[in-house]
Amino acid sequence: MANIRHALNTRRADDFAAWYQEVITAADMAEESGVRGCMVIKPWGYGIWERMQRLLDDRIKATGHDNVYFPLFIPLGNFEREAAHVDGFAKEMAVVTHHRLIADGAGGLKPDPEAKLEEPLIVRPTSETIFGDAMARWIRSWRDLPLKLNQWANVVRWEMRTRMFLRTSEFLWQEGHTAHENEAEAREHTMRMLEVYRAFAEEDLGLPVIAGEKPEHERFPGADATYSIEAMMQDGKALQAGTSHYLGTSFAQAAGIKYQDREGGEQFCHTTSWGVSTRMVGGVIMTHGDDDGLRVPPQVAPWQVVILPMLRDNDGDEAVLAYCRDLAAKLGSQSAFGEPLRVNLDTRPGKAAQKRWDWVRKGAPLIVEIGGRDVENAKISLLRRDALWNTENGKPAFRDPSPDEFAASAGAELEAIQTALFEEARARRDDNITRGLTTFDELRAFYSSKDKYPGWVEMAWARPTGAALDKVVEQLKSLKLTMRNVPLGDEGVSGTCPFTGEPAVERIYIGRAY
RNA sequence: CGGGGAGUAGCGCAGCCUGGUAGCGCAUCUGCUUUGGGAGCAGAGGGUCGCAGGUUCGAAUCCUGUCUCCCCGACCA
Repeated sequence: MANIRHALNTRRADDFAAWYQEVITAADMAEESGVRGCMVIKPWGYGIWERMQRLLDDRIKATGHDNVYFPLFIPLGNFEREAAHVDGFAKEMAVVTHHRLIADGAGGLKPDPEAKLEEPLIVRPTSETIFGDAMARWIRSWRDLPLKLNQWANVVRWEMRTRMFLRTSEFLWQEGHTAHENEAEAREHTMRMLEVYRAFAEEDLGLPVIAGEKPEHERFPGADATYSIEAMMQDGKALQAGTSHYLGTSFAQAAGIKYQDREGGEQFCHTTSWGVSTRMVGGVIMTHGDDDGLRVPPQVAPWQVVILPMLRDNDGDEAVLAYCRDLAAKLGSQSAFGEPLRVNLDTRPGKAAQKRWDWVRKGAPLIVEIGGRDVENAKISLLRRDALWNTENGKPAFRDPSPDEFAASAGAELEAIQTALFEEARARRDDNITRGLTTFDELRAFYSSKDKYPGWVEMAWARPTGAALDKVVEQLKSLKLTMRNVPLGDEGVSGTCPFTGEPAVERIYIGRAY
């Protein structure tokens, strides 16, 4: 194993949190904004988010939803109606109280006391209540059901501790809201959207996830059941990457979402909601990033192939550029994942070697360098970002196919990279799930024996509720552990619950979490 | 929100204790050299030292307040 000179200063193994920060800076994805917990998402980071939006939006449309847009501001009175919901969110709310500024007498501005709002507006932390309000107006009879809506929006939650992409005060997301005739249909839809998220995470983002039900104490405020997809980051911590909620009739009762059934009777709708946010971008970084920066899964890479001409400021440059343009044109008629390849011919001035490392840090899947000798030999110099190094000599692992060979295989190679990233992450995830612990003492011993990257533990438990559950939560908290979820399709569990001593009824994943 | 640390050029940092004209490395720009791989030499540009007060003849430096970021904790669909 030769010494490799990596493109980042911080190694994942040395300081994972610092590494994460450095990737975001080095890949030029986002920066601090000066407002607590809010970030500026820069072109490369936003480009990845745009790809996520497109792919997920297609999946949401394909399951029969229409997009809508609801206001940023929610009247306080509207928000107050669902008690559990209020309990969950009241602590972290941005509130608008004035509508005008006046001079403060010291050269600055202040809210005009004369312009105080009669009823404060809250900035949406999520939109169940305002959707509920509209649904109550829009739904008359069973013929209006199911009503399946989605919106792409920003939301604000006044977080105490923020991290770029993972937990920001303002974030971007989609939130789906649906209304159904009965519990069975609504529950089925909740599960269907969870499956949409699983497929999106695994197929489009290469994030292996476990889909399952959150324990009672981790439910969305106001929900009857909350399901999540949980992804394991490279430091062994869990990231809740998406949630889907069956809301029962609680929001329907609060907002008056009723319909006339087939017999002419009046019924409350059963509603669902589900969301995925820019937190997913953080998940991609912490799953696929390496010591040279980000590695973007080809499905969501703004540019899948970057071509870097090696220019010499001499007469040969035009031939090199023409050769590059020709290659870009060839690639442009190829496709991957059923879409045309996204190819960037980077003709910005500057040394090719410098630009190469920029694109390595950004994580473009395929990087092509072309110099005079490539033109002469009818070759290209190809770097595959997910297999960057020749570990024997410690140098970048260049390959040299012909332009035609490359053009013909690029689509398939991108699809192979997508698979490789997923398989790498899945193998790591599977290696870091420990089974067979049967007591709390064993659990404690396991987590105290590993100070770094202990991963998750899968245990069989009795699904306690209420005070018994609270006690388990406290026990786990003493080890800095949380319950992630109860995987779907769980059957045939035997043994005794390590927490309650009662017969176990299902499996649950336990780990440290973001 | 509690405890700790930090904020000085695009990035990373020194200077602060002991107040006296703003520094270093990388990056950037110019020139020359080099030319199949993260180049060399020379020169140059770039900073209201987070912000606001205060002490002082004089503040990056001392004091007070405040904002933002990082770590730990509490909290967290």
